[in-house]
Amino acid sequence: MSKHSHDHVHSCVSLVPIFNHLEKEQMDEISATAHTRQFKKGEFIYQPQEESNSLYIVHKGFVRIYRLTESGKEQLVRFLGPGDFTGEMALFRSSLHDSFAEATRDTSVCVITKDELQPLLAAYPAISLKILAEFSNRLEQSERQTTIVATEKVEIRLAMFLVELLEEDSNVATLPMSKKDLASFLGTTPETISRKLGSLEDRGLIRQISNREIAIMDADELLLG
Amino acid sequence: MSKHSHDHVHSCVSLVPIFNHLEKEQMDEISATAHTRQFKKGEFIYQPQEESNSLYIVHKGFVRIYRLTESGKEQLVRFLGPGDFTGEMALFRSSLHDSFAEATRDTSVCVITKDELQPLLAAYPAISLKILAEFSNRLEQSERQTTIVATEKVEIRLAMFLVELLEEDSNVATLPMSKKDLASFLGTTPETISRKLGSLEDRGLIRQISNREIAIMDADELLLG
DNA sequence: CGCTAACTTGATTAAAATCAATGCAGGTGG
DNA sequence: CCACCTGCATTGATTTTAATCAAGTTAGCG
Repeated sequence: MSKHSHDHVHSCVSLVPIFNHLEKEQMDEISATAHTRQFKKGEFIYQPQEESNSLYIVHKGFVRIYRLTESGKEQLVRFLGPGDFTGEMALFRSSLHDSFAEATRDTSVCVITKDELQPLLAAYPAISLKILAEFSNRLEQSERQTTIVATEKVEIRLAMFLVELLEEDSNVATLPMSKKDLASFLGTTPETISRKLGSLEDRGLIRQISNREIAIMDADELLLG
Repeated sequence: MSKHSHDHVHSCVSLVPIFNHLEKEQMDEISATAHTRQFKKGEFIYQPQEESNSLYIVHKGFVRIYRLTESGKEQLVRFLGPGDFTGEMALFRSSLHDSFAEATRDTSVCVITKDELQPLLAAYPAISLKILAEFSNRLEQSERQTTIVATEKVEIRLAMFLVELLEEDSNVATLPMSKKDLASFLGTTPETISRKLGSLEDRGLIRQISNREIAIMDADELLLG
């Protein structure tokens, strides 16, 4: 308790899955190196071409990660909430960012630079193992996302996304982002999202409660197409 | 030289990027734990639902990694040649495979089990860092692949794939897989691949030399669509 | 309260999947 | 070594899917 009162950085680091369950000594060492930065809605944590040398952990707020394709279209790659992190690519090989990280509302972020983290990784193998586990998850998820976009029709992609959003004991999915971003994430257009939701509602599979809330009436039927 | 003659396993491990540039002592320890397995064309290194507890490093031959979607279609996720590896997901969190790993010709593979590797990771942080770097690459590549599939038309996807295949000082791309698999990898059908290649050839941008070889006449124009 | 961006709806066009038929090549066994 | 067989590849016709273009409509925010 007394710790918390004079060290609010600690609370930031401790909510990150990567750093959970480490020994107290290690936690303190990490906390000492991490610092917090605030971003207002619309500000960028990083942009393409900037040098990439920090791990960013979302503490409060939301961050959307997107790229611009050659043809100028934007594609949402990931969407981060509290506890999620980004910038990890850069920690292990020097490179430039190739995407935008934009705060979608006022957001606070824990920052740990490459130079700060590397000694810790060398000293405490347990941290590396944690990060490896997290990477595995991310990689698997990314490959699954690729598969889905490559093989399923928009309606199925949308249905899968909605069902994944469901929380335990609830049939209401709350969209974490705008429908515009959702369209981009699913590799389609806002128009098509709008129409597909309409069609699903007509068939009684969902009900659109509000702009961001959708009740799932029949998850099984939904996933079958 | 004398090493090689009595320890062919060493040559297997040493060709993997992950394990390069480690100190001799560590290399020897890894080599001691790895063992080699042979697979004939069409045999599976692993299949979905099997427990996932080994790292597989391709030594000779080729392996295609693919999944079956709910709707029964197969999607090629990755294609491995010598030095590439798979199974890494499983090393850091227990789980079941969700994809097929099939040898596309007679193939030899180095195997290191989770139980064998974990102590090494704990003992030598440098190995974890290597693996982390490799994961970063893979993750970035996977996210880029998603972006491309989600935002670009088939013709552009195909063009990008071909151009990436080009070696230094050559304008001939050699396909590492069948066109059927290529179609699957790019999220389209063999028919469409066939037509797009025809169209690109008509426009003088490429020339189809043989089934597996394609000369790129104008890479810049190709990528513009 | 008004402005802007997000969203919706409709009409049209474009892209690619599907269906169907045939051609081709590489590997196998006689 | 040749002929066959099987899976791969091509080509054409058609249908399906979703993008694009064009107007509105709504909603949230200053």
